[in-house]
Parts: sequence; C-alpha cells; structure tokens
Amino acid sequence: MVGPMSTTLTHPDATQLESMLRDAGLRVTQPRLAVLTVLVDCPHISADAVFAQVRTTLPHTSLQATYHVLAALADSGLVRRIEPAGHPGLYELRVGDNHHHVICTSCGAVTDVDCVVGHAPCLTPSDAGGFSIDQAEVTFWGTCGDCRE
Amino acid sequence: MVGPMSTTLTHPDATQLESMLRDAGLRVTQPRLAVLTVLVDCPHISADAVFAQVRTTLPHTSLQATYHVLAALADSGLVRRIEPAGHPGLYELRVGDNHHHVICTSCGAVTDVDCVVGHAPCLTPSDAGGFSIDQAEVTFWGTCGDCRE
DNA sequence: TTAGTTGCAAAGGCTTTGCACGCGC
DNA sequence: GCGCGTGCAAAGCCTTTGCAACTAA
Repeated sequence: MVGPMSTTLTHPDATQLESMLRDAGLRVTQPRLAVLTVLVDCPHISADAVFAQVRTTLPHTSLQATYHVLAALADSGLVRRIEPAGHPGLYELRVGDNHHHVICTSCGAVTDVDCVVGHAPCLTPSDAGGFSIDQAEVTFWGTCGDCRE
Repeated sequence: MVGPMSTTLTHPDATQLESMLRDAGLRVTQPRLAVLTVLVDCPHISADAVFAQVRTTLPHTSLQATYHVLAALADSGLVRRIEPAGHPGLYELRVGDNHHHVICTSCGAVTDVDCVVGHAPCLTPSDAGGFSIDQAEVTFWGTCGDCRE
C-alpha cells in the first residue's frame, strides 16, 4: 500500500494534472489547475469552499468561474458531483469507481466507504424497468461522531 | 399478491388516510388529505405537480402550503423525499422500505426497483468511518425508454 | 381555548446564463 | 487568429421563512 506508486496516486504534481485535463479534451488553464489542486487535497468539498481556496492563489477568480470550471470537469468525467439532500453539492475527484458515501444527516459531512460485497454488489437491479443502467450509487445516511455529541 | 389486502394497500380510502395522519401525530386537514390522495396515485411526484393536482380539488391551496404539508409528512415519516441530481425533489409514500430507484439522467423519470439480493443487500458498510448508520439508499442512473429515442 | 395549519408574500441559498474580454493552442 | 474559458453581473429555480387569520382537537 505504501510505495512510489501510492505517492503518484495521492499527490499528482502539476504536470500530471495538466495531463488529466488534456486527456479529457480540456484546455489547461490556471483556474482549472487550481481547482484540481484543491480537489486533490479535499476529498469532498463544496463549490464555495473550492472558490475560497482557489482565491488564495488566484485572487482574481470569481465564484461563477469556479462553478463553470467544476461543471466542465464534471462533464468530462474528471470530477464527480454528489448532492447530500439539504446541503450544497460537493465535488470529488473520481479515482476509479468502487466506493460509496456515508453522509451525516445533520451536518452534511461525507466519508468514503467501500461496499461490503467485494465487487460491485447491487450494480444491477433485478428489473431495470425499461431503463438502460449507466451506474449505481449507494449512499448511507447517519450521524457523524461530532454531531452525536 | 392479489386479494382483499392488496386493495387496502394500493388504494387506501379517506378513513385510512386520516388514520395515517393521526397515527403520525398530525392533525387531519383537507390539504393533507388531498396531498396524500395525490401521492397514492402518483408514486414519484414533484411538489409543483402535487400542487397542481391538489388545486383541482382545493382551489384555495397555495404552493407554499403544499411544500409545508409535504415537509410535515416527510418529517413524520409518512412520505419520503428523493432528489434526482439536477431535477426538483420528488415525493413518495413510504410503503415499507425495501425498494430503490432507477432515475433517468435525461428527464428525471423515476422507477422503483427491488434490490438484487433478497434482503437489504448493502445496508451495512464495511467501515462506517465513525458514523452511526440510519439507512441506506441505492440509486441507479440510466436512460429511460422514451429518452433513448 | 389553544396550539397546530394555512394562506399569502417575501426572502433565501445555490446554481446557471449572457455577454464582452482575454488567453490557450 | 480562432475558439474556448474567464470575469462580471444578473437572473433563475426551488424551497424556506414570517406573520396574521383560521380551524382541528
């Protein structure tokens, strides 16, 4: 679990972030690199919080631009957006897809979890009702340690 | 599957709806009965659509009152709210909880599905990350028959 | 009677859109 | 140079909130 490779995965450098953008067919710009950099460090973060962090390095960036960048990243599949009911949307880097979320109903905090069953458990419904299924999403609702006090 | 009991479950009459409200500790009012009646016929419906239907029988009802009623029903556990990302929230009668949803990414249409595994499949994450889990929710995203054309 | 509900109006939060300027390729 | 991206402003959608009148219990 620990080694040269894991460093690569957990802390991509600027060059790697650029490659991610190019591979996704997106132009490389300062705001996009800044947003990606924030997302690398923050697993689940709101547009507002991304904006605040980007601002520290790129003071000229606007909230709307941040939304635009996040939308572009989400459209291209680099980023996934999750929507805890009753809380603003959160964004996360899509790091290959076999994890789900535990969300605090009180404060909206999000934690990643792997599914119980080893490999994609309920990824196929017994009856899709005429739909063609693209993906499955499992969300656990509960109360986090802080909110229980 | 078919018989006297199923009639009771699929088409509760006014008296039964009243009991549902009383049992949930809510007062019985015209708007609440009207909203419940709509929900009986429409498995997944938006606040706006509920409002439109309630209006046909109670022309004096406001959209805000509809939201208020739905919130009260949701708080008391009679109704569940689901939020298809990018679409307005939908409400459904909670008919006992072992079904999940297939949602069309294009038009937001929702269909119920039973989970593959017989009984509550991934209801327990391998690691809850310090959360106490209340419930699990499985959502399948795909494209419905109409939108594929 | 009295506390929970409704009706109406207004505000609120989060997000998207429109358009001109600027920058990546 | 061409076209995508950005910045700024404004609007948009859905939903919640405040307060007075009302009504179920």
